[in-house]
Amino acid sequence: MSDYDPDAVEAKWQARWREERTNEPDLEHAARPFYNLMMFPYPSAEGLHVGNMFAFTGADVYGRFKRMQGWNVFEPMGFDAFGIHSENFALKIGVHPAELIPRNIATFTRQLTRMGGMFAWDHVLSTTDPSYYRWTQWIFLQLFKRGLAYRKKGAVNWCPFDKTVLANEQVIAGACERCGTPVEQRVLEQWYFRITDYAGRLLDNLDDAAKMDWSSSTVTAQKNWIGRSEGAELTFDVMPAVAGRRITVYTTRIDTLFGATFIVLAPEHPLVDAITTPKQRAAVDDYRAAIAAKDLVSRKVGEKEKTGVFTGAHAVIHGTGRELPVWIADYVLMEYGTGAIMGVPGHDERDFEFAREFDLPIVRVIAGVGDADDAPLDQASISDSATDRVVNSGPFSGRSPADAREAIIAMLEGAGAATPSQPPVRRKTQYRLHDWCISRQRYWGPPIPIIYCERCGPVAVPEEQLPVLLPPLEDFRPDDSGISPLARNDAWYRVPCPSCGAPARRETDVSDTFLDSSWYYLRYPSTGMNDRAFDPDITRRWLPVTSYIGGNEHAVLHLLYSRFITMVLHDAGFLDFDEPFRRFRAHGLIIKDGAKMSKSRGNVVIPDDYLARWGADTLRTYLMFLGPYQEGGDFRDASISGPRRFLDRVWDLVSQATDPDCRDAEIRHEVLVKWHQTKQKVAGEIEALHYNTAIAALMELVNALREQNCSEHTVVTELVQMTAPFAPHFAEECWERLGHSGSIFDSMWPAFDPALTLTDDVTIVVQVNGKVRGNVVVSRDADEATVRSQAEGDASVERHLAGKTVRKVVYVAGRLINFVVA
RNA sequence: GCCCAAGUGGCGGAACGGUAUACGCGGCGGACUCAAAAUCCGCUUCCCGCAAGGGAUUGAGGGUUCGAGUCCCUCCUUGGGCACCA
Repeated sequence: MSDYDPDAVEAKWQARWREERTNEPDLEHAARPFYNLMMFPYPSAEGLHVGNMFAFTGADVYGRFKRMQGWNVFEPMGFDAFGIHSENFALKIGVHPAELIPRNIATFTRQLTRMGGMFAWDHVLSTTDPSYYRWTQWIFLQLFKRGLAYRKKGAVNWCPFDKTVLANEQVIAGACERCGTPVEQRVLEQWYFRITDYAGRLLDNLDDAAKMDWSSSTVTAQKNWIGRSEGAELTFDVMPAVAGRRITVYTTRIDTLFGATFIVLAPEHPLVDAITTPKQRAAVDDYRAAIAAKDLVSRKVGEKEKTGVFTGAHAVIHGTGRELPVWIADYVLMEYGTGAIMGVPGHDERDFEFAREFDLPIVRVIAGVGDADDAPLDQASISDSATDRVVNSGPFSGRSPADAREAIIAMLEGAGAATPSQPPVRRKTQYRLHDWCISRQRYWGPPIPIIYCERCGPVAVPEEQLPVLLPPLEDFRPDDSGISPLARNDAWYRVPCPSCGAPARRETDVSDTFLDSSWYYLRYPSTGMNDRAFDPDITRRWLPVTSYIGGNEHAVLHLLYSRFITMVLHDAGFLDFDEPFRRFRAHGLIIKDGAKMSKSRGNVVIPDDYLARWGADTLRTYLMFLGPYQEGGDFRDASISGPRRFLDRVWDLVSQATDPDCRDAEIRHEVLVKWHQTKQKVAGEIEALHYNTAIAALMELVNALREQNCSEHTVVTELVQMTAPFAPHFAEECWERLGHSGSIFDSMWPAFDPALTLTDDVTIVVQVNGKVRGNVVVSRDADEATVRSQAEGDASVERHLAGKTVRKVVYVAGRLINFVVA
């Protein structure tokens, strides 16, 4: 009987898996493909920490389990190695990223292998490899061809520390997501992807159960991010009249139209110049100058005190007489809706504050159940329920807000007949989502494959000339100019126009890292393919991804962009599905000392010491045991001894099962039932990603076997099989010691017999008035009368029933009997 | 402010509306040992009690139910996300 030696066992099986290519499915002929994807890492210089390992192990457990259920599991791994993370770190330590990244990838590869992941290394990829980013550039061109990539000059988020443009998604509370520096506003020409064209579809597919089975928290996050609102655009004439100029506002509450007492335009609104009266000109110009000088931080998250200025103009709905003063104020955003609103101070908090600030009238037009029609408002009432009624609104008074919305739209559509070219009202669905800015004025990314020609404008680099290689550049440091470092390399960017041959220049911006990661799952199965991004046959067989597991921090960024890119490629005829991830589950986070494990908090735990001391299998089992996988849990090193003891005990059971002298072939009935119950429970729990309770069930089985002194060969074999997803090397070794050949991962997951999961006797809880007063053991098929008479015989129950009248008896077969007494 | 999670022993955490505290850690006691570690056995929610037994208990307060950690309402706390989106 040898002791369990994790180092020897893990080294042996890792070598064997490599030699026998155990983890490489036959992608071309697989009969039951199962694409088990996990979010690929950014290969940081620090290496893998236990938070990453927790995430990967959980996904790996699931893949190994599915494989033992007979699926051909493809579990690839790769590296998201372009981007600001890598570049900034390279700058910090003074090593070129082209040198640093391969080093980091080597470290990650070693750690991921050491962890015992079932990775198909034949298909490893890095987004920095020209054979990969060639196709990232190709995807850009597909969007460009279809008018979905466009250039726009506009205010963008500029991080003065990282010296680059940030996507809206990378700005958190007005500061750079990465470095926390307050973000400034800059006007630059940028490439955008028209993701807003897909907003409705990105939203609607979320509810399509045939396409998507996702964690509900992730679905909610995406819905909120896309932010659909149903409303109407309403057009006003301007007084004094300016030829052909009208103001269009967007509102979701047109039922409050009669409560509108002013109009507000965003300060940047194009109409402001035209409508401002001479008298107000100076005040308006001053205000606009002041707003333009403000950075985005103070505008977006600064104090929400209302400021603004009157333009001197008035607005009036065509055909009605009421005139509303037109103001400009920075609380109205140019990016959303029409950049103009109708101010309804009685029923909108922001308009209320504005009206208070500038002494504008506040009118109540919605009243709740107990409210008088003209009850004064000391704050905006934003109520919108069927029990509310519209008041002070002429012919619409008395209706519910929802009714009034319909009626007012109908009335205005009628009025629109007076100006058929432009009716004053139009129903409009509005999204919060913005187009995706993909330009980055940085070095470490794929160059955007566009050439600017004086005569032809922006021209696509011909596909056969891809990739546009990122040129070697000694000084890749970004500067304050807003121009990419690539512009320093004349020889690289001066090229002839592909269309007319005239001298032209390359685009010198690179694309966003999120573009790299938006399609990597399409590339994995086709990494060997050089003339296309992905092989159509292999893709048809393996995609959409069967199971995707990753962090919820990517709920709205990576996952939304990936869905968008997939839709575009579908519409372009390259894919026959438009949702990439059939099932998505978010894993939880590892907490250490009460906080999320992260570099910035300095509580990162590196797995190397634990691997050296306990081995990968024990660390894996511990990580999966410390809490529900989808919620995460606390990492405390003291607790790791529990899972190790568990493996040691299984090891001993294997020793006993193979020792002819102490082999006990008898399986007592209690053991038999526990064994089958465990098989049923463990499979169900792993499927639900409840790994902690699956392991607990295995521990219970081990305890039962030890108590009953049972080490029967079949039972121990199946125990080992169920342990395999968590402790793969350990299980392979036990499998071999038990006399089985081949990899345990080519064996079938143990089946259970439902009849044997039931005990002959059941314990019935006896309650009196809902309080537990005792229990009785009866045979499983005992009838109510038998249970009742036995229950009444229980001494404690008898005492509580004495002198009382039984009013009612609730009997739940196999569970409990409750006497309701008075 | 809005949206989403979650509040259970000393700790990590279990519980189809049906015996709350499974499993594990830690602790206490015992066996083995010259001793220690490892291992094995037993106890371990709290309070009263020698015991038998009784009472309390899932963030707080209400409600539904024969029965609520679980469902409903109000509130508090923590974590995460969004934040002037009309």
